[in-house]
Amino acid sequence: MLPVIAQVALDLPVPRLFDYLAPTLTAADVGRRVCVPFGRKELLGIVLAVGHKSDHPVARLKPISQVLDDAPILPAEVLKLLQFCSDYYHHPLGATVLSALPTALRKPQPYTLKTTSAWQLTESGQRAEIPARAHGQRALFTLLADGAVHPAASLAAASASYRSTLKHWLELGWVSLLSTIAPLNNNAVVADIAPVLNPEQASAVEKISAATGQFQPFLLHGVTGSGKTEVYLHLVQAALAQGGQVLVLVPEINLTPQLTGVFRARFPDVEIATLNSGMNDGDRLQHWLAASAGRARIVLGTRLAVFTPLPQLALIIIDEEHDSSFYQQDGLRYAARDVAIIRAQQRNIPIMLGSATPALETWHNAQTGRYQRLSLTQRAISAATLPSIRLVDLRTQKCDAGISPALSAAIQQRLDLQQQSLIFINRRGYAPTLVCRACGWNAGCPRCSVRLVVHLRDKQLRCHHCGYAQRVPHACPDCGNVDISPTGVGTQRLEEKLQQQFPTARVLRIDRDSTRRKDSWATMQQQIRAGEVDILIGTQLLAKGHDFPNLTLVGVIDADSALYSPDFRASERLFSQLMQVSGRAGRAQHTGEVLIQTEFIDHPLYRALQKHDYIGYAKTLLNERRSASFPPYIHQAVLRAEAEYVQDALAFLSEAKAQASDNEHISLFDPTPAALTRKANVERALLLVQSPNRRVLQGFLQEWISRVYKMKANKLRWHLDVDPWEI
DNA sequence: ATGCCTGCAGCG
DNA sequence: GCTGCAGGCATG
Repeated sequence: MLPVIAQVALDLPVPRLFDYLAPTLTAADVGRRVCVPFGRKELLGIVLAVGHKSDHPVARLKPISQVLDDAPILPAEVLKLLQFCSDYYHHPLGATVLSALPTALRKPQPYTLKTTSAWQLTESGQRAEIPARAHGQRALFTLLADGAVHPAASLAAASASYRSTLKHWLELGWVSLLSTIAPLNNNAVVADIAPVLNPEQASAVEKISAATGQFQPFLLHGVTGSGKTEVYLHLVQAALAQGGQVLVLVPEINLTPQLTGVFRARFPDVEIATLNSGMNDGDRLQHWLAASAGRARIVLGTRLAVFTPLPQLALIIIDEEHDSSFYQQDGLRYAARDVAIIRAQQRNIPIMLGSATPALETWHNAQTGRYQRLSLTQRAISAATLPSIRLVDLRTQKCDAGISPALSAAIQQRLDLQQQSLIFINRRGYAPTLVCRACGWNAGCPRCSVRLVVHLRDKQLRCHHCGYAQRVPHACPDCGNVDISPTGVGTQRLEEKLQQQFPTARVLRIDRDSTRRKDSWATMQQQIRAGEVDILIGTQLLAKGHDFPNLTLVGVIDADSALYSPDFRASERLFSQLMQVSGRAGRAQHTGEVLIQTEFIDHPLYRALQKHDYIGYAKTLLNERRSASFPPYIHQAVLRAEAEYVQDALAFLSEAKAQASDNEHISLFDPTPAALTRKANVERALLLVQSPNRRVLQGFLQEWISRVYKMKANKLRWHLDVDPWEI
């Protein structure tokens, strides 16, 4: 009789599986959680195959120590997707598989679910006699006397010591305890009625619905306010009507109670699972299991939700598909949008990507016909028109603390009209730093190769990359000169300036500092909506998704820095960001105005922006990308190395480069220090590989990386980044 | 990743 | 010769 051997995935940084004796398992146990002995401890593993062969001496195999749960936790379909990710992103299969599980399922033990308990009087309990003086107990008994099932929460009011009383009664056999798994959505909502779609929206819904049951990616290209969400809701409705589950992926910042509320209100009778990294382990598990059991029919989640088992999955929707938060930047480095496409392909279902400013890769796919493009050109609220965009020439306007007279006048005008203004700062490459006018010294992070940012409020210099902080010095540490002052415009300095200029205006600054407290951002949103704020100052956070009806002016302080960026995606991102922030102006009854301060008023980016012309600018950028051989006309991968000294990282990469086999269709560049060389006391370098052919690149990487794994890398960490978002 | 084994510097 | 830490290596 041949021994039964299971191949088990373990969360280890080695690209292979481990075999164990598993006499009780069969092929039906693939995807199951098991505990296995590994070295001197127990690890959690997932069974990936059950057979009779092993590449390891069978006599030295250890048996699985425990088979967990009553059924496999990952279905074959998800395992296949994970296998693809492991191959494509060249990440160890075990680590890839385990990363798809919520943390609560990664522990080598059975899981426990949160339950709500309810109590009921038993037959003998009905006849119980409670001492007359035990008031608390009598009150509790009175509540239970009707013989019905009472949730623990409703009994709490009867007696302060209800818990111990019930426990005692349970021992006496007077009451019985019923535990039920808590439902996901227990808050009542007011149902919302679906509005009538405009012809463009209706046609989009119709086309996507027609693709039910077949793989077809769609790009829903629609300006802010054109009603993409309504299209999503109608598609969800249609998919649910046919008994399907829908996966809706949204950027990190968009997964708010507000969005969840929209879905709950439209589908009040449907269980909705939400999945994002901010949830606690217990809730995550609860929602994940509800989705995986097919009970939760709608799954609203961030990138990590792309791997959730969904037995009835019928449609995938990705909102704001160009958003950078769909890229996982550590561990398994994947692009959730691309993984979702593969998932839709494997499952043969339609997938819809929605955006006002699609990623150029996506746009290119729509141009070549791989994706079907659907456009929404009208703003759904017919009275609202697109904001007018005005460029302020910084070469002719003299600025005070970054604010031009033109912008200043525009703000005053809004104040007079009792409307709101938003001053937007493009934080990338724009923050106040400390400079000595005498010797040129500037405050740098001792651990990273970046300048420290001045935070006047708490008199600190802070590193925005590693979090280092120190007090602002009174004099230059190099030459002793006391004339050291912040340069550039930060949100705090801007806030002070605006407050000086408009003393009666109510100014609110919104950035990571001011929204750090858990619910302060929600509170601020309410304040803004209630009209308790006149001028808003903000960064990225404000650009996204929120609709403030009384906001009619958006001022962009300095956008130009992205135009000098060495990153070839910087202008794509700037355009998309400015389009988004422009969408903040005038969404309700008032027409909005956007003022952009720039030194390059003729730059094609700003010209296109003025015309709200994504299509034209995408064409320009794609032409540039084609002639410069950048993505999407080339496929890239980056080997990154981190060490104490950049030389060691560079040496490792040089050795790796030497290991590569020659291939005429592959370009291997020279190792180079990363743009931000030093970060949190590690120095980083990278090696870029590219090829016009994705398959060729994949074939090359597979062979190359297997050799890199064999290289000795002491005190050095390395990883491969396929289709990097940033180099 | 983590823990164990081996090898050589430092000590007496 | 013994202890201690670094680097190499196996973990099934």
